Amino acid sequence: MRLAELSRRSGVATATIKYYLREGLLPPGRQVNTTTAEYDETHLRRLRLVRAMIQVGRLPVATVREVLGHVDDDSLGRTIRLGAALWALPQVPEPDEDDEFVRAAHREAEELLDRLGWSNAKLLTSISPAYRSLVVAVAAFRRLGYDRDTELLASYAKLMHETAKLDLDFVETHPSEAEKVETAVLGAVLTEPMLGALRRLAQEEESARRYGFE
Amino acid sequence: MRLAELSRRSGVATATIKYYLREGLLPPGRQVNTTTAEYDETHLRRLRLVRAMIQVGRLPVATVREVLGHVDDDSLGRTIRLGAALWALPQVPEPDEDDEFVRAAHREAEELLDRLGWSNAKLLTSISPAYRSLVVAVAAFRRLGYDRDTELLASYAKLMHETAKLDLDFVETHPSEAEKVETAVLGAVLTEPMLGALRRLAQEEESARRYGFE
DNA sequence: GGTGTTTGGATAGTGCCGTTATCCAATAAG
DNA sequence: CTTATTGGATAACGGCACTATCCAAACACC
Repeated sequence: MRLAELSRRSGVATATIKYYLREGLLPPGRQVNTTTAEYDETHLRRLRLVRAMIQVGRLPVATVREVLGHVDDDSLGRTIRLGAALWALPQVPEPDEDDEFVRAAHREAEELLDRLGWSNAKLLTSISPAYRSLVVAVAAFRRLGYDRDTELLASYAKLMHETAKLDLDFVETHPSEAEKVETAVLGAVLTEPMLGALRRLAQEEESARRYGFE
Repeated sequence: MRLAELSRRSGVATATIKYYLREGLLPPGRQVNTTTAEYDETHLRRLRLVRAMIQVGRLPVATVREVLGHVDDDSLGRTIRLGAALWALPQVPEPDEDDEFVRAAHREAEELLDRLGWSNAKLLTSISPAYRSLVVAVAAFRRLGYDRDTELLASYAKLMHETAKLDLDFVETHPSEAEKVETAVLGAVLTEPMLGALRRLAQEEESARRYGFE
């Protein structure tokens, strides 16, 4: 399959595919001669993956490149590769450690992990981007005056733990060993907006049940 | 309080505050004379809210303006205002209704709502942006070959229903009637990244429990 | 075997967006 | 009086995701 067909089958403009090739999101096709390259089904699949990450997962192109770089890195073990790929994701602005709300959020987050018994996660607080994101979000809440709901935070955390179990089950039940890392990354990237959509639908449903349509 | 102090107290550059004023994200201060305007605590709070929505919630400026416009609209009842504000949020690209995966995702989503008994949400499928987002996400998954997990989808949905109940409880227990809409919007915008962070922490925890650090 | 089309590669341009910088005359502060 | 700061208007900036334009080489068709 050549560029034009790849474009037609994926619905992505040829100019955009060239851009992705340049940016290293898509591996080059098999070079037949100076002006011809041959693509196959793996290119099509990868292209769909890239598009899903960008359009549905809202990842910047540079992040997609980084994530896929880890996924493709055969020199590392699967677990490490997956960890590296997931840690490339979040992209919350660095918290200002001098800010009083940020420091309070740190204390609150650590307390939360203790209380939940997430001892493994606790070991990662100094380096995990997920932990940093949590601190930034909690600090933003506190800065706006919402400070009487540590209970609520723990409830949310427990629900997310259930979600995480489903995430890992999904990866486990998936057959192909080679695709496991990709599946895990995809799960992390694509289910986020999916969960967001389900949550808002649930809010609409629950709100209608409680208050009617008014 | 004048511009410089507002800037100092919020940590936002004066040029940026001027930009927000121009864009209508921040109401103008009380005009003392041609070259002086006086701001108060409500401006500071609103500014923090705007910053949180943009930096933590990753909302585009135009969306923030739209959302706040609904929040401030006194001509509507609270429920309507909240609904309008929340519907201004999502911003997933329109699904291509001719695409076979999109049509399949529609069927699957409707089936899911039936099965969950979300009869109220079902009434909104043609208009709710949350429903559209769900369809786009499911279609992306199916397009990549993951098609044996309707069970999983239902499990996620149930967890999100629990989350939604917490969301609504939080708004209910909050005192000030005037702030209820704002609280609800804030919850929708800021808890999304917070839940994402908690979920990834939970994944790290659960993964370490199951497989160790390897 | 000539002719019009398509190829990949390189480079430049486009449009949007959040922010920042520059000027300005009027006014406040010391 | 002097100096700094104010709000307002406008322009400039830097990043990002594409998109368009050129090109010569190679194919596809009759």
